[in-house]
Amino acid sequence: MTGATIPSASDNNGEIPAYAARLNTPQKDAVLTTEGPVLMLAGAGTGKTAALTARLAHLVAMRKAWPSEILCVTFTNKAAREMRERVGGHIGDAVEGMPWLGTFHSIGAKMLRRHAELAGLQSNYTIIDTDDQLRLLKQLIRDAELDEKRWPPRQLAGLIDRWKNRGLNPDDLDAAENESYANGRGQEFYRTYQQRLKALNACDFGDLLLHVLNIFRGHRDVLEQYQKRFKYILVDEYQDTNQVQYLWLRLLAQERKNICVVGDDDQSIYSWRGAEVANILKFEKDFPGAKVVRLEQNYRSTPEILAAASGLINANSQRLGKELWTEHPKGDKVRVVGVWDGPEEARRVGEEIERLESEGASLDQIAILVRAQYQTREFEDRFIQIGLNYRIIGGFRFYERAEIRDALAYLRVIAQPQDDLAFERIYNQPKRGLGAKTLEKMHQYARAAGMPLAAASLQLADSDELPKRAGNTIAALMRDFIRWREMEPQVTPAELLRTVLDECGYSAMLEAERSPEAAGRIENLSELARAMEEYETLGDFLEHVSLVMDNDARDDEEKITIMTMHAAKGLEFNNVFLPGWEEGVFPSQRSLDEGGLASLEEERRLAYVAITRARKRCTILHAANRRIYGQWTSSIPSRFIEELPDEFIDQETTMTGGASLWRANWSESDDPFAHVSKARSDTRGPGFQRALGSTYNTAPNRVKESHRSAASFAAKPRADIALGARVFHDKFGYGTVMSQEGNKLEINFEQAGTKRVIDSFVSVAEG
DNA sequence: GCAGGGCACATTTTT
DNA sequence: TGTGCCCTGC
Repeated sequence: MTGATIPSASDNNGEIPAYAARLNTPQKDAVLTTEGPVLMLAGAGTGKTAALTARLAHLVAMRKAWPSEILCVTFTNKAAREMRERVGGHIGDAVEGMPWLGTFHSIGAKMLRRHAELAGLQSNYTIIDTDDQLRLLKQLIRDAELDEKRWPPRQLAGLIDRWKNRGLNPDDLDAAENESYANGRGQEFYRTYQQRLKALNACDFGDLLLHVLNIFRGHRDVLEQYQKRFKYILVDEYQDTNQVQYLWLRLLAQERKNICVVGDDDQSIYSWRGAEVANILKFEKDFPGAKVVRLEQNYRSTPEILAAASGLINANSQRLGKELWTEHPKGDKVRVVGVWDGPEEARRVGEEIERLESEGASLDQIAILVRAQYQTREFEDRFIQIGLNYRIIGGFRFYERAEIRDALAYLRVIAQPQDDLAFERIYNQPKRGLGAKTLEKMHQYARAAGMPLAAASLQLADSDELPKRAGNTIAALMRDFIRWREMEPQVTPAELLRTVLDECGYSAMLEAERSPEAAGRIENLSELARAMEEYETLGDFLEHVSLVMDNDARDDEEKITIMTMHAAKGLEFNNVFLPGWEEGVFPSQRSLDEGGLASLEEERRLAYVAITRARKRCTILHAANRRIYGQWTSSIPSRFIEELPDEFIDQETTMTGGASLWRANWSESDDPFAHVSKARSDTRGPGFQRALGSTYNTAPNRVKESHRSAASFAAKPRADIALGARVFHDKFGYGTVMSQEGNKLEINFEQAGTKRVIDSFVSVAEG
């Protein structure tokens, strides 16, 4: 029925169809090679989305497949939305007939709804989020009378997540995996958790993919049905796929092998959450005869920015290899600015931004990209002070707010009375005078009778098990729920929500509070109701809320964007500021301590992603001193700064007066020529020289071993600590100093093993 | 049931 | 240094 609106390539007499008109040669190649496996290696800013959407349009225009026969997966809702919009631009309303364009999770959820019974669920199953997941795990751990401190629920959640990401069911765990939690009880907890979820008719995010994979593996007929349906498969950001996603795709693509994956191994920055670069590296092996297309012409950045980024990423091993180039005219070099400390860094960036603004730059085109969220603080403080508009991306999402979650919990209980987690959340919210003892009773009874909490409490209320008052309260609440449930099919979801909030006393509770926060909450709840207007059924809405609803609060005011480098992937700005390029901050201490070379390389890819966000200007900053966890720490420039090719960067330091102070931090004497002998003994590298400015320009050539030396031209070592000294560290306990490089110590801790720490964090142990 | 003090802790984040 | 969580005391 949508067929009539699909444009056909043959309609315009062999002319190049509009969707392909502006593509370059490799892009065209990727678009026109419809049959067989295709690997599109698309560097940053090389127009990969353009190619991907054109390919989709082409498949439809050439009548290779109906829109409903194409599977197109992305990672984020944002990417899916953008794809849908752009494909819509090519093929018009036919895009409405693309039910299989979406995120891995939303497509998984859709498949699981169709075959829920094969996973032991009902099709109206609830999707629980991390918060619910933690609460559930906490219960299990308490039930097992395990020490929550020693075996934190978070850790278990992380493990289960990782197992699911790898496609492992409880039965698939080997002994080592099982050992990784509570002395060999990992498997037991995982299994119990899955059973509890089933009883709740719920699943977590990981299950959306794992259940479907299990169904594909166990039911050939179902798998074949999808293999037959999907004539073409397109996958965005393939370097971010994890094991389950990989297995899932491989099963689906096995029959026709018309799979086109797009990605950039250099932009793989999510291995810590299960992504496996290996997937993209081995694509050609998985699909022999795959056509490999490289998109290397960059349409975003200046040659200098590209050269700096390429030079940096060249330090990584294990690359598929791409060389970005551009036709853009020369621009400014990448600037590297050394400052005295964190506050100065923020001041400096503020000044630069004011200057850009006075030159007519839009604040929307300015971004500050940081390694970790805590770094945003310094900028926030500064910008408030000088009155610069900014927005911080990340942090709380709309639907993570307590009032939204409460409201959703009411709706969840109405939609799916087995949802104990939701029931527990609101049985005493707003306060009804029901406490822990009542809950305990309900749990006891529910468990004994093998029924959900809501049903159990209904029966309990009818008995004398509870104090009269509590019994009456519960009975009243349950009568409300029964009424709302009967009402549900007859009213819109939004109306239902408004009724529930009024009748349960939630609105009244907020109104009584009369605080600005409460007013905000009321506003949020009416926004929630407004957002619900477009959904026809409660079930639809609940699925969207857990999978799709994100809040990119778009506002009209021009603002500087402050966010993490991770969050910036896929975005671009004319002016990019990259503060905090210091050892320990970026690359982060954690990645240096654990994870070895692989995680250092991931940090380097992150640096690459960060630099390539810039269209016109990129400014990297590093401070000599920074307060970390309240402690002033002297820091050395990031090794990534040294790895930038000299020709494309401009060095600058603001420490004309401060340099001597700074030097005092690391130099053993105030002798201005001390550096000569030091440099010879390789205790300082060129990056450090550069950071100081040209005064100490003794060795501008790059040192090959910079990786190693970067850590060693550190601050002055502490005089009171010697090799073999017994020291105490707040976090790691007692240990013996094994080696000392500047202010960095390698310590063999009695409990924690060998760690590298900064000497200001340890004290000399007595005796 | 709530307020307040003590205490451990401290990347990146999507779905 | 700051926060979020747990426990305790009213």
